[in-house]
Amino acid sequence: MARVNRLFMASSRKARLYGGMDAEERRTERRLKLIDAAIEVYGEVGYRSATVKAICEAAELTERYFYESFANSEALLIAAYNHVVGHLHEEMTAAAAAAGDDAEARLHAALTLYFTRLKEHPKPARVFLLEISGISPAVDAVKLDAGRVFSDILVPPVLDAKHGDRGAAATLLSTGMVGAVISIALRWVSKQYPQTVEDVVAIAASFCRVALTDLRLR
Amino acid sequence: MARVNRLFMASSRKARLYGGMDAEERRTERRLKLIDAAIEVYGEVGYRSATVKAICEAAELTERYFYESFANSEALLIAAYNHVVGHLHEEMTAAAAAAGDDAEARLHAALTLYFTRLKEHPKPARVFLLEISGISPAVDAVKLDAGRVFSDILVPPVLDAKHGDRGAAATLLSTGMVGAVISIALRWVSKQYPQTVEDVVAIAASFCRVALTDLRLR
DNA sequence: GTTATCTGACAATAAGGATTGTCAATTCTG
DNA sequence: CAGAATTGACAATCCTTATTGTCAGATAAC
Repeated sequence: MARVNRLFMASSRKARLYGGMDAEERRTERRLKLIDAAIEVYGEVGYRSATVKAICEAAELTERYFYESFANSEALLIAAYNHVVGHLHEEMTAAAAAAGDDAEARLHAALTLYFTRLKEHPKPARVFLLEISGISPAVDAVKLDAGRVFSDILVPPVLDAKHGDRGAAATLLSTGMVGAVISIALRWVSKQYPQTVEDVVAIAASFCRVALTDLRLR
Repeated sequence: MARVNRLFMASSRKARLYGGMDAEERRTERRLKLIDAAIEVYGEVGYRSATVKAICEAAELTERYFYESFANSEALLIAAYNHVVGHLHEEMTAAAAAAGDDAEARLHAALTLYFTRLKEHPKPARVFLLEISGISPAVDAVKLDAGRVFSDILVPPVLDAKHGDRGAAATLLSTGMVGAVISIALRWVSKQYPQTVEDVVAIAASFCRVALTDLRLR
């Protein structure tokens, strides 16, 4: 337990260095290596067949460090998912913001970024499009939340929470929109990108437009 | 091996009867019981935690009969999926046909049937909405095919295969449409049907309309 | 250089479930 | 009824992987 060390340290003294890194830095570095390795391995063989051992080998670490950072495989899946998706969502948000105020332009920008990244990184793509379904309630919850965020980026929630009564219907619209975009993405990826990013974005956008206009009319 | 018996039979002689049933009848009956039990158990605990033993108990059969009808758990999942979805698709097709020639009316009829059944049978719903993702390439293929059928029912393929060049884009439209409908269904089911069937159908229909009109414009 | 800490390799353990095999009881055929 | 086929219960085996534990060697601090 690293905690024991703390007892001997004044509040801000650093732990012993290894490889120039403090104990906590080393730990987070290992954690990151595990997440990267997990994405790699999931991309190769899928989450279900990805063993702890295989991931550790890919990360050039031993099992011990797996359990140092994660309680179990599922925790790593969630961490990997959040890692990839969190970053992607940040970028999408930024892209949307950079596109100005026009809803249509923002939508186009966010989707373009989404599909561009998807094409650039096929393996992470697999993690967050496919591997994440139906593993466990905890994982489903994570996915659900990511979907909500995704939706809010594409079509900022003007009415979502406000119109209590209509809120539920709005949720279904968002859900449908995200489902359409993700399904399109999944197919596009698994067929190895037969269309240009532009073309796919155009198709995805038409589904988003449904949600956009329907939400306004309500 | 039941085959050995055949050697002693003239071409059409029946096998020994048990419980009034011929060997093959008994076998198919057991197969069906296993499929029903599987749907039940998947609905309770999910495919991943559904053990062969539990399914056999639910079917009131022993493991031996599991392996008589299925090579492994995955085979049973596929059979259960096809069983449920095949039936559903038949009904949807019939409903669409009964609704006449108007595309909009047919769409409405098919969707109404879909969501109605979904509400009537929560457990099968779980099997074919959720459990089926990312198990294995074989299972994914089955799902993909079901999606195609589903799409063809909702929006009959006027242009799909014909316009070779545009075919790929049409596929993405269908994919998006089915993805939207299924995502909506999934959410609706998991929130325990907060809206009326009518309302959900209306929302789902608006996504289908995108595909419908876009496919015509191409 | 000595000592405490950290690391890597790997053994040991544990657990869960699939798949196969055995055998006695049951049900049919003649 | 006698004999063969069929069934049900359940044990035995086999595998796979997660998880924990051990230990010798490497690394940094003093």
